Amino acid sequence: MDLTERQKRVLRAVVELYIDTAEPVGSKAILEHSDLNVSSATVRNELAELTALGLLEQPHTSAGRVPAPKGYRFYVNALMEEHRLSVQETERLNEALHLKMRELDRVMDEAGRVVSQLTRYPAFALSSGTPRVTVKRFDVLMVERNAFIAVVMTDNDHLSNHLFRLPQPLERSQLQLLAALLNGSFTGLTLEEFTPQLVRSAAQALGDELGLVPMVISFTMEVLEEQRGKLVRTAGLDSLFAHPEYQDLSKAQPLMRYLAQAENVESLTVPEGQNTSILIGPENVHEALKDSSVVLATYDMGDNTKGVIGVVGPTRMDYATVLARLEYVAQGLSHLFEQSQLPHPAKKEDSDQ
Amino acid sequence: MDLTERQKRVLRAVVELYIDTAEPVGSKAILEHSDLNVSSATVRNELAELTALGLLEQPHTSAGRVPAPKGYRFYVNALMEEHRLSVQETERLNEALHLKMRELDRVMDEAGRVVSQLTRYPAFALSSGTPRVTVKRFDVLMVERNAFIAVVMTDNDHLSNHLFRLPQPLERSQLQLLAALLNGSFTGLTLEEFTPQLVRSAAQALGDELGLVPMVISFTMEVLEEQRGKLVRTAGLDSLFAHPEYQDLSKAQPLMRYLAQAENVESLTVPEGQNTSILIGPENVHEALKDSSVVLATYDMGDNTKGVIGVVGPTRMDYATVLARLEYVAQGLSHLFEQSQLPHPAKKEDSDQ
DNA sequence: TTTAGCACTCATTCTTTCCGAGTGCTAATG
DNA sequence: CATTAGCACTCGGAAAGAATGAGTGCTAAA
Repeated sequence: MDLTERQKRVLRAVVELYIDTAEPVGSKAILEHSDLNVSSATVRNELAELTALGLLEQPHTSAGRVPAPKGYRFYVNALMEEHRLSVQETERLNEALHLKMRELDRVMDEAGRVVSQLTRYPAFALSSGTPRVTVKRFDVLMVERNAFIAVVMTDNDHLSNHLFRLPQPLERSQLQLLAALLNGSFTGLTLEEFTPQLVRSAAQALGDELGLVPMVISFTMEVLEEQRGKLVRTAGLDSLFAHPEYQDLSKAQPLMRYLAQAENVESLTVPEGQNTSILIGPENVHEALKDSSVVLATYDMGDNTKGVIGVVGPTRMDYATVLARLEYVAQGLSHLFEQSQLPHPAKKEDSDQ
Repeated sequence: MDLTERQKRVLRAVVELYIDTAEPVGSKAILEHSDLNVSSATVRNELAELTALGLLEQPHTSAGRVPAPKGYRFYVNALMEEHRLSVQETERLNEALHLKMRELDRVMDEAGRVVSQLTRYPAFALSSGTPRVTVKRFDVLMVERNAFIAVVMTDNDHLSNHLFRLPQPLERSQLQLLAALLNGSFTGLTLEEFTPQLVRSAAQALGDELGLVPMVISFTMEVLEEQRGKLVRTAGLDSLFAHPEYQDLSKAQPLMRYLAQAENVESLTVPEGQNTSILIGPENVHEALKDSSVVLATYDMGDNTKGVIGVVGPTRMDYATVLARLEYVAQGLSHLFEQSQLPHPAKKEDSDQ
């Protein structure tokens, strides 16, 4: 699509004014905003042209113009200037991004909250699941005579543990055996490979009259189950109402419903090879998003898996600013995960097991 | 407040009809619903009486009656029959209450979701924080030459762990020393008692040139920080819109905003010595809840701390049903936590450390 | 190619009118 | 004295109508 320079300026003015005011933009307003030295009639002619091209639309015959999805797309691709974060902005971001939490769950919660607060749009954060997780290593710690902790380390370096209390005291040696057995028989297996037979024969090998093996294995299976699922957090649903396009309940409700369903949000992904993605109105697959836009950015979770954070808002969204802030937060998250992988990003050598 | 039998029946009819239809209730409708053998005029007289007592109110002169908060309160205290869960209901509840998650976070997520789905109102779940947590025990596990896991067990029996990677290999004996030192110097301390001096002198005692002590301690402090905070999860915010009283955005928005703030939800507690609590309209402290009602139920988290689950909805809420379902889910949660404390509910003997 | 001028369109807002459910009151009844 | 039939009255809400004005599209002139 090639436009004349003047047409581009008009289009840009329409988009920016509309983003700002949420009201249809008339020829006169354009003249004030852009510094075109032409009359309003000329602008009207251009507007007619742009409308014919499908870049703008008219709510009704005698109203100003509103950007059509195609118009936003053109704007985003070709006209939009990258938003440079101001010093105050980065400061505010840094302050808000006080991520000292450790648990993934809470980190994501916090990230979502920050993004939403910063953009004034509902936000979400999702971690990528690890579909084929296996256990890398088991550890067993004795706590008291009749209680022990099992620590399960999965191959995505996640640690889970559980305290088991027993009806009768236990020998330290028994636990050592248990650990050895678990490490011998159950590491490297995906959830599906945990068969009852396997558990039974392992229990037999241990002479396991207390049922330790099934206990720990059932716990382990829960861990694997949890690890392979994605984690979804949404925040700031209420900020939807700050925007006039969602004043009408019939507009807001489907979107809310959509966002409340984790499965829906899970399906929002950034195309392979990109770090950010903007989906405008009908470019979205899901019906509930057809009148809204989604801006996404990926962050690095270590172990070369990627998580996604994003916001949802009206198509009349301040794409430039949102994108910049989102990227900043994503970067922050990546750093966080990088740090927790501490100094040596060296790959596992498995010297010990 | 003493009412005649007939007044009670009228009041009850008004409340129940209004709960059902969300429309002001007229004298005629009452006659159909309750089996009073009187004329509509008589009912109108009673209505006038009940209105004078402040139990009912009139939206405007020529409309039917609507329960006033006092009316709901009377209904809940004296008139409401306990809702008996039907077989199908319990089945549905059981099915939905598939709580095989382990992490507190997810359990609460799930619980909130279930409650909301079951009641068709927004729901929330909160865990009680442990304000004065201390570490009960440290463990250190060697993973590879240059990586180890620290396991921190707090006195509320929560386990956290973290994988540390190091720039250089480590002796097993060093780690054993580290563990002994940590257990010696840092158990039984609240977060405030972790002073820099303490850390420094401990590091010195270990001859800690790698900075192991500060590393683990900083992690530990995060754990303590996390443990003492409450955890709040909300679910089903969108179900607010299913109810006519929130069709008006100006009604829904403040409530949404309220629920989106974890601090607000945290402050909802059940009075000492009760297991459930119903707060009707203006009985609520917070402004945003003045036109809504809150139903709460506690559940047992083990370690004699209590968590709370609850729902928020219009004052015109089906209190009986909601309460019954909430209690059922709360019970389910209590069981879950009980089980995870496994067979012996025996108290800690700390034979080992 | 641009622009001034002007008739025309159509959402929005404000009034006005109409409707009817439901009341409160009065007077009659057992 | 409690109850009831009857009826005038109230008042919110829906529907219809009128006024407003921003912004357009088109035509004819520069």
